[in-house]
Amino acid sequence: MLHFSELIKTIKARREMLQVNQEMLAELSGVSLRTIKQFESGKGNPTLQTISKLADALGLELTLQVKQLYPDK
Amino acid sequence: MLHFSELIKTIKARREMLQVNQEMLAELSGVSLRTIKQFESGKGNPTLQTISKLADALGLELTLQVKQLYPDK
DNA sequence: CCGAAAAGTGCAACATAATGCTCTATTTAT
DNA sequence: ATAAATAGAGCATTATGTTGCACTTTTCGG
Repeated sequence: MLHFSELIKTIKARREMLQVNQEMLAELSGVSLRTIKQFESGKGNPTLQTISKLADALGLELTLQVKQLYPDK
Repeated sequence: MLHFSELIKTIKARREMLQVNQEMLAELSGVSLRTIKQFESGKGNPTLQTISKLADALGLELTLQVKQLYPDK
């Protein structure tokens, strides 16, 4: 329904770039391993808190920006 | 616990800038009025889906960016 | 100041996110 | 090819997000 895949990809890519496995990320972020597995495998609808914890642990920042109306596609 | 206030402020400011009240936003976004009230009054921990719906309706985009380590504060 | 509109709150029902445990599948290194 | 490491899934439980309804509070125009 939504473009969660974008966020998921970003999180996963970032985690892999940092050579952190799901288990480590679970410890670093305080989010359970089960939840991370679910999230990264594209299931579920994480809460803002969960996403924020993951983002923080990975040095990522969640932001809201005004969408460009006519991007030079 | 987290910096939700930032996102909330952004959503609320955007809504007001567009001169849309909570009721209209509820209709536009498909998120219930009750949930919007809760969210904007700083309570709750919305799901990604809820945030996305609100963001979409307000022409905002949720993004994850690599955090600057030493911003020229 | 007063009334109407908009925003916030308490309560309860329902849906579902978060979690742990166990097991399976896939990936990776030797 | 195989073993070890990493990732994904099923199931059940607990916690909590979403919602509607009714009511209170705040904001704003006249």
